[in-house]
Amino acid sequence: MSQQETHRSEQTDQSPEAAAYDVRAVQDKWLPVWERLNPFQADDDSPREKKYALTMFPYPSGDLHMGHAEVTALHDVIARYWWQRGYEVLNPMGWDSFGLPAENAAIRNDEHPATYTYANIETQYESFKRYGISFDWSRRLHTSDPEYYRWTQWLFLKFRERGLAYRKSSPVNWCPNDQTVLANEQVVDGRCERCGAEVTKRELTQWYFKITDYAQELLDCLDDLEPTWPARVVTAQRNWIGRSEGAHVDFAVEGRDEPIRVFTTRPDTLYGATFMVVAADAKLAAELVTDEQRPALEAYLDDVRKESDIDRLATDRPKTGVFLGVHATNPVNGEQVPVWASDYVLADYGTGAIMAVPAHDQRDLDFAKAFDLPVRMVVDVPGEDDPATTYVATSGDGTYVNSGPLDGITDKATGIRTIIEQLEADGTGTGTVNFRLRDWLLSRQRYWGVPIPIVHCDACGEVAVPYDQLPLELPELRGADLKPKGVSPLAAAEDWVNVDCPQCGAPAKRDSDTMDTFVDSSWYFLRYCSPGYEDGPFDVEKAKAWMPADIYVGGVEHAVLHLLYARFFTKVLADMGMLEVREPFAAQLNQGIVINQGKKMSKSLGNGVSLGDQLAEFGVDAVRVTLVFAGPPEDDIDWADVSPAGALRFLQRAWRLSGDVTSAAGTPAAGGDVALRRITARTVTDAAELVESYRFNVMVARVMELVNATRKAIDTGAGPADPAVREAAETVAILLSLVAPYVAEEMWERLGHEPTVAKVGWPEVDPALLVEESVTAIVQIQGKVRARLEVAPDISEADLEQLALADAGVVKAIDGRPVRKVIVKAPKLVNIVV
RNA sequence: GCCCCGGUAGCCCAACGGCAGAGGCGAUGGUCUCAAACACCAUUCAGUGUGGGUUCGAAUCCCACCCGGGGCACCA
Repeated sequence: MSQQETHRSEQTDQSPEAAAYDVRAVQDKWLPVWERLNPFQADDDSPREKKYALTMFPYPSGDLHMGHAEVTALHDVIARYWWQRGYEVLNPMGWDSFGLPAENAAIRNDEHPATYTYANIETQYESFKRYGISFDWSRRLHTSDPEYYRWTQWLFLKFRERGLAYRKSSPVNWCPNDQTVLANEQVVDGRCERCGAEVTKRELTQWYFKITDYAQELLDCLDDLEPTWPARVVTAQRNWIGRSEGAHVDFAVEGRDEPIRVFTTRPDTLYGATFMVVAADAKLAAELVTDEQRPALEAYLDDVRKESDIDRLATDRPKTGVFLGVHATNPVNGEQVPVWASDYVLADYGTGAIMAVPAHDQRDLDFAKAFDLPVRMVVDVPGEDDPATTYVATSGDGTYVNSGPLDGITDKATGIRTIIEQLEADGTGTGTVNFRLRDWLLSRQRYWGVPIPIVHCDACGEVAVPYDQLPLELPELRGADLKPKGVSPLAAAEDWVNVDCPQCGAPAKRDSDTMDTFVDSSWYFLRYCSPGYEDGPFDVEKAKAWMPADIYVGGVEHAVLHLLYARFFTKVLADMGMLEVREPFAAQLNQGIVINQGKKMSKSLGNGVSLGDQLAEFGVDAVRVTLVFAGPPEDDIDWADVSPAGALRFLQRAWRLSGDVTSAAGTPAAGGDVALRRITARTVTDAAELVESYRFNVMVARVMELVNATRKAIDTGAGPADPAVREAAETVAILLSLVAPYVAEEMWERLGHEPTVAKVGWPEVDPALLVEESVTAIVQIQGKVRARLEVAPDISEADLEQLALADAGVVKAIDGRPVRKVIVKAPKLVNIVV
């Protein structure tokens, strides 16, 4: 902040002229009043229609920042609009309060993670209140409270009973820095989503949610969400789920009972399969390899393991691999094809093995070229040369050749259908669908999370902690005890981890992992419906009344994380009979981020903008107006492009109106200046439409217009006593209550009313005021404007055409040329073609 | 490589296929002031990334390309 600006605002505050708007005094004045009135507490039993406004709950790291300010300011426009429109609005807030930052802070400061967590929650809570968001604080929750995570554990056990939570040994993503495993969704470009460290693989036995059981439904329902969800989220989820249709095909191996099963999307090219490739790191490779070739495979695996995931992601690396020494039988033509192992085939997608058709898959062709394997074209694509000579694989439609019964078929769909029928008849394959989505790995080797309520008993195996013993609370650990060691810190808490088996009473051990914090956030929006409920995670009747959330405002970074998991939980709970809806969020709005000088704010760049400083200098309302007015909600806001000082000026202009009105409160507006009344009516009507289509920036612009028009009416028009001026000023206060609650409340009081303006209701509009007395019709010749006519709004097309053709300027512009065509769109336009 | 989203005055952004400008920022001039700040008034500026097409008429619809942002990517 420049010295000058700081100086200026101080002067404004201390100005002896009482006419100046004192930002701080107004905030201090209304906050306790609102606290007392508590206008935003949602009533479950209200007869009014219900709306559920949801925004992504924050993680309690430090105080609120610009990002929180933006998302909640945008969100609050909708919530407050709904209240004004007469809905009963549920607008809750809570904290996603388990997680690594608190744990890392605890290690640093030798304290308990709860200390950091709950201190920050209090700070953020106070900041939110001052920021004037219309949250219903009576529903506040924290996912780290035992009363909350008791139900997270309950849900885990219920999911397990349904076969949707299970343990398996598998290669998993491991973050060497945070010393914990990660879900697929938390690995971004081979790096840990949280800390950026390169992710490695480990073979571990871990807990998974069987989200893949819902892959098809998660995909199908996206069609219904498409109209009301951001396109990028829908696309991201579709890509992530990654459905492909194809076939499983079995290749028999001599001397082995089990055939090698492959997944392919192109079973129609089966006659061109000249070799097979198994993922080098899959168990299958080790099983298949001959003793002779085993040293070669192991040497290759050593090389592969040296490569990080980052290296593996490079698409242009040369193909490598090793022959396993065995052959398999192509089921359609009986050919013996060699089986290779390579790292370009992924162990955990499909079956971990592929049939290689080098002529029609570029990756297979590159491999064939590297190892001098045969290439056989089976689809003759018109206009493309034989891949065996060009080394460019073809994948389009063409005529099948060298393909037995397929020969002569000319389209892919028929080819695929025909070959699948044959495979199914022979018992060597089946049509199938494959998904890219993997099961959700939920175990974490860290302390500050929900303990997994399972006891491992030598005799009984996995035993669930009985429901009546929930919550299974965390042991008290702090400081150095929490240091990551590669196993959960809970494992070292001897008193906690050693228990008697709940089933047989023998000594046993608790599961020492905690749950991914995304489990906590997969159902918090349900808990808000009945936050104190003690007989289950939520009251089924209350959830029925409020769900689904009508709007969910939050960041797009959760496109395939939280938003996918929450959808999965909702579907499972629906199947459990606890929810009527199968989708949690009816509509969604993703806000952009606040940047500065073209770059993300960061400590290293030194371009951070402190929310606290901005609020201190310009006040809550001006900051909120700045964020809402900056542009469309989805766009990023560059703080260097916006002007909180300008927003404050606007608010002061608006506020001044309320002091200028001289008519008494309650004066009927009828009979007031019609021109101003029309502007007011039009603004109210448009504002509703603009809010409903999330064009909040335009809505603010329209309020600015109304303020300008009212100013003009007071100074040079109808005058301060005109009832239309009062109507306009009151409308400004109501519209501003969506964005600038303090100024709006202050205006409302100065206009002679009781608080709170936030719930006075949306202004009624006399439809007669929306009908224009006359409109300007434009007359174009060859699409160029040549004349303007003032006409009645209900003028007929014939009359308008006649009027236009008779206009002196038009006659002159036509200049005697013959009129070939006249397009009339009454009452606004006439286009004459000559 | 494939798929989304966007490109409009000096800047941020508006504009049912119909007058390119709603609003703001900035700049300039004026009123007020001893002067300045604040406030108020006024003025200022683009033909919509490029090239085609559809249309009576295109910022808007279609095609290609360029630029910026994002998603997916050795997924068989």
